[in-house]
Amino acid sequence: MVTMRDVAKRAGVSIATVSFVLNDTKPVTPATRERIELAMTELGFRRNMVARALASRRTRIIAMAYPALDHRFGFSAAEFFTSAAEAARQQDYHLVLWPVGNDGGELTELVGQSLVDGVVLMEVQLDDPRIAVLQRTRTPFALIGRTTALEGLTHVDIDFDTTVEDAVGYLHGLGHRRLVLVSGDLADPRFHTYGPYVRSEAAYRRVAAGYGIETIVLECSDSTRAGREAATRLLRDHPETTAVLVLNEYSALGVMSGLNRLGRRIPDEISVLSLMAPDTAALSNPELTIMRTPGPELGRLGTEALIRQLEGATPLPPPHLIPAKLHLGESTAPPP
Amino acid sequence: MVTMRDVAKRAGVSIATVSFVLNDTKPVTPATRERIELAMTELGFRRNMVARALASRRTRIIAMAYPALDHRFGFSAAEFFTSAAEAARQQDYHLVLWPVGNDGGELTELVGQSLVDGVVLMEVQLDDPRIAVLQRTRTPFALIGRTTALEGLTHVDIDFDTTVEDAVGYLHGLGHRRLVLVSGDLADPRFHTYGPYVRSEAAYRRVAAGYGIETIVLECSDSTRAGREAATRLLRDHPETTAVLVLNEYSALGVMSGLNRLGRRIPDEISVLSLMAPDTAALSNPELTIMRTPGPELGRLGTEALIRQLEGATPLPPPHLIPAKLHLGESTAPPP
DNA sequence: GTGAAAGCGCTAACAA
DNA sequence: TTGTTAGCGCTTTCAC
Repeated sequence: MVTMRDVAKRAGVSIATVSFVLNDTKPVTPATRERIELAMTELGFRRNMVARALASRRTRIIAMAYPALDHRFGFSAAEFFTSAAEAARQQDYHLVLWPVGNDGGELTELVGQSLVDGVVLMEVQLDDPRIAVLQRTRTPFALIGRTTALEGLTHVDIDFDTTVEDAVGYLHGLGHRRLVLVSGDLADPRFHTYGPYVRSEAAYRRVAAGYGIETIVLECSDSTRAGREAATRLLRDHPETTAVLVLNEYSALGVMSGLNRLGRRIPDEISVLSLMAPDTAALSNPELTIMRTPGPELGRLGTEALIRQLEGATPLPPPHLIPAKLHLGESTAPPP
Repeated sequence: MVTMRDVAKRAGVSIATVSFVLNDTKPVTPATRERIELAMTELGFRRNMVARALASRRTRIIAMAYPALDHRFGFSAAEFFTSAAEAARQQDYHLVLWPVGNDGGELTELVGQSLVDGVVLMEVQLDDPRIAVLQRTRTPFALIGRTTALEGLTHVDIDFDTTVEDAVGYLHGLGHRRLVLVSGDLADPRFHTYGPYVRSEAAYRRVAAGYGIETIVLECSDSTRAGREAATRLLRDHPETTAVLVLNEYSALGVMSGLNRLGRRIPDEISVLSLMAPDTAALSNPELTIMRTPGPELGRLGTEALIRQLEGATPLPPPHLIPAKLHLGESTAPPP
């Protein structure tokens, strides 16, 4: 292995000088810098990140902690990850996806080993135990999602209020007055404090009340099967419904599939609108009209916010909340 | 931060002894071991992985290198990752998903930094440039997928021969004689040496010839949209087709959707069979019959093979090739 | 069975 | 502008 010592010897300088050009931490005359750089390429030097990390107490690794066992890794999550990794790379950090449990145990282990400089937390619960872990261990972190108590926490999230307002406004504008919200299954312990469901549902109740339309909410697990089953319940219990708003991407595909099976023509007889990533929307038939989850923006923003924190820079100014925007598909139309 | 030195002082032993109990590298009397363990819990000691890595020249981190920009991260990939991470954890390693480019550049950087002990390579091409990088840098690695030249490379992969035999055999057994294979887009530079397509297609030609049925192959990109478009081509150019075998999960969903749109009843008029993960199969309508990609097994096997290599253990005995097994859905039936 | 001490490759004072 | 040097926290010989 070629070390800085080798480079220094070859360039006829001290190891410290090599460090200075590598990190750009002190001025070095162009001549010596050039000699050092030449030596580095000649020798094929690659700096040892582990040694650097030990000496500087920074690894330049950011972990995106994903609760692999409790949430399936869907398209939206893939968007978060890809964009976050890209943002990190641009700032000379490595961002890796680190599967951890939802209870905080594995996260404790991870951050206790001082292997990562910071953590981007995905799928945050309203009272997430992992946040206590990060605070206790004084690990810098950023949230994609929000807890209930947000004081001082670096976070980015979907603006559910605006999103739901826009979604319902759009359907209302088309003439729909009999809507149903298909939310998550709040009885499921994994989700009963899951922000996206809780906040969207609250926003929906508020917005629906504002329009003076009846508020009907169906609960539904995050699976296609559950979505299909929800479609059955929907037609049985609320046959007069003309439009459905679905929060989960898997549920939405199931609702589409279920309505199709039951012979409802979409969008002629019933409209469906869902919060999801565009890749997913293309999977249904007809193609879904969606409120597009701002995955790329959130992944990038979250990572940038964390890195600013790591480098002691001034916090990123707002916006921290990004609304999902309407993308027209083929699943919405005026009511029959 | 609590260091081994603190623990040693508190337990009244030397730092070396602490290391011995931590790593179980030398015999220690039960009495002192107990004192040390007590001290560790009292102090809340957590070993610093970075220091350990520097001293031992092993990080116990395995990177699963994923060509994030060239391949979308789908359900099958998620299965690989989850099971691989689990297998690593059981052997006290960390496995993280590391997004890298397909050309080997970023991979060079990653392994040059001696941050990871080994690499699990996904989405391997038949002549993958990344493999040269790993060999040149003497990085231990395992492949999920196969190159053309395999001498001495640790790898696991789908047994495409058996898989295609079983798939075609199943359709043939149902009575189908007019089949079409929807393969990848070999004109796309990302895929023209992509093992799964190349091997499956070769196997298909062989098996079809064996049954004496005409060999028709449609090329199709890895997207739902492309799949839909392939369905159109299929019905236009080969209207007599009674069964379709699709290799890519996204394409398959698109083919289903496309056939649905064009008014073909599945499976009454045409059967569809695809190679994919069961989660994905549930997304289509009707639910797809699949050859289930052995993601969990491959992820686990690949990781275990790599770890054995890292620890100098004897290589894992075969099987290295796992066939996908038939999972009945609702998209296949005898021909009309 | 336990301890002393020499690194692992690098960073960052401090000195020159 | 450049060099000297003391760590970073741990592993691992080699003595005892």
